[in-house]
Amino acid sequence: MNVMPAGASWIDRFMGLARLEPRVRDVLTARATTISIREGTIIFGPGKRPENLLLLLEGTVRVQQTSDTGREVVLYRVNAGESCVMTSACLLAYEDYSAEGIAETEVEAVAIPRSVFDDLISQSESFRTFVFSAYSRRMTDLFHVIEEIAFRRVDIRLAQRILDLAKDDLIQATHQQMAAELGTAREVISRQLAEFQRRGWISLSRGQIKIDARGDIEKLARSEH
Amino acid sequence: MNVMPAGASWIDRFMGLARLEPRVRDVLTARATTISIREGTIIFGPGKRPENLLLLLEGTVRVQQTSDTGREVVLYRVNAGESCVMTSACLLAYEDYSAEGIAETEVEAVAIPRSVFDDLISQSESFRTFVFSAYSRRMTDLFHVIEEIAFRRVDIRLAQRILDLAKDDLIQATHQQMAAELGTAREVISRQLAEFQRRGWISLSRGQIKIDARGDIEKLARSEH
DNA sequence: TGGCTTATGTGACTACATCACTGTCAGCAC
DNA sequence: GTGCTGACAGTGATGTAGTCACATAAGCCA
Repeated sequence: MNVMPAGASWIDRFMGLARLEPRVRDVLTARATTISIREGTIIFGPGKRPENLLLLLEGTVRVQQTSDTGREVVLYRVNAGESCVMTSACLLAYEDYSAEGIAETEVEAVAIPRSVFDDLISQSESFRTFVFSAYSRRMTDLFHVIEEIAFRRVDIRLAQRILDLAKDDLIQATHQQMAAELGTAREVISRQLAEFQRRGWISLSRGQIKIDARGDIEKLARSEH
Repeated sequence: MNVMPAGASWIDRFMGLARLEPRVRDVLTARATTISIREGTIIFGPGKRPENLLLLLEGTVRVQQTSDTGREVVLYRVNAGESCVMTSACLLAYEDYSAEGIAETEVEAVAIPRSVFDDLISQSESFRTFVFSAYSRRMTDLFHVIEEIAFRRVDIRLAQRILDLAKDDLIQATHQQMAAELGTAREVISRQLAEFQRRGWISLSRGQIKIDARGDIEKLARSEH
């Protein structure tokens, strides 16, 4: 999985870096290091500042908000081929965030130290575009989250999330975790899932959800109101 | 209001630019222009890309999201002394946004063209910090919006918003507009406001809300649950 | 003054959140 | 195996918020 063809570089896995100036490309290759992060590691969060900008090669980072009352919402996920803008925000702007980023799986990432990041930003127009695009992308994600939470019914959102999370028609998650995905309460999820099961769309068992009728779930997920 | 003491510059109105290198400061002074924007002007939005990064000197810009079903939520406001990061995002990352920015009042702003912005970003560390801090700030604002919408009761949020919007204990806004502030429905606001009035906290009349008992509203706004 | 538009009020109903439980399952100690 | 324990899931009752379909009312201006 970490074996690459001769001459290739991890840089090619990032669309936004494809047009990087050759000189800058060399700097990046030389001064950035690849790191592994164990599943469950908190990458950033209240009081936990990262030392590097991370570009994900493998795995996913879940970014979530925990309210003071203990309830949670998943804000977005950073996937392989994307950069974790919150780490750059942490690096550059000395504010603290209520949100936290957690390695949802084992993560392989390129770590770019602050000094290198600074050099790249100042020297490379295409690197700047890469970074700002990543910010824009996340802002847009957050706009969507707000719209969904404010205006969309939970059965529709749950159907969408089930489809997103299903690997091979199976989701390993408790009702509590699914509730955190949508920012709602566990009981609400339990009742909705029970209804989906009653309709024959899914099968429930302790800690997992199996999809039986993907088509029907997709139909609900696509429905308007 | 636009008269400045000799030797002073608009730059001094931006905390984040206070430590700007003198050379960069001169570039900015020379190449940026001050513009006026009429109240109600759409500064950016779906299909409306700005040509400049804006730094607000006077007035406020309201950034809001309109869903396809026609409902609205106010995401945040950009005030005097702040930069409108969405304009920089629009400049640099060619994506389009569902959110739009509207001049809520007459606005005075410094307009920085894309080319100048690019030069500043590459040449000045403190300008970079300024820009990235602005992004961070807005991300944090959005996190708060999500938390409030997902977990906070509307009576509490309404009380908070009334206090925020009140100039001189008076708000000029329809119930529909207040509903858009919180991303809820007009009827909900009507009923909540009627209840506040019944308690003697406010007086309602067509298109306006007058605060009669600020202390009581503050008490509700501060309450937990 | 009447007619128009926009703003607000209201009842009935559905959806979602909260509370306070009960029941159930898996792993572990013994 | 039996029984404990903690995490997970089911459920009814009740409160809060959103939706729908209207009825009123308030300002504008011809």
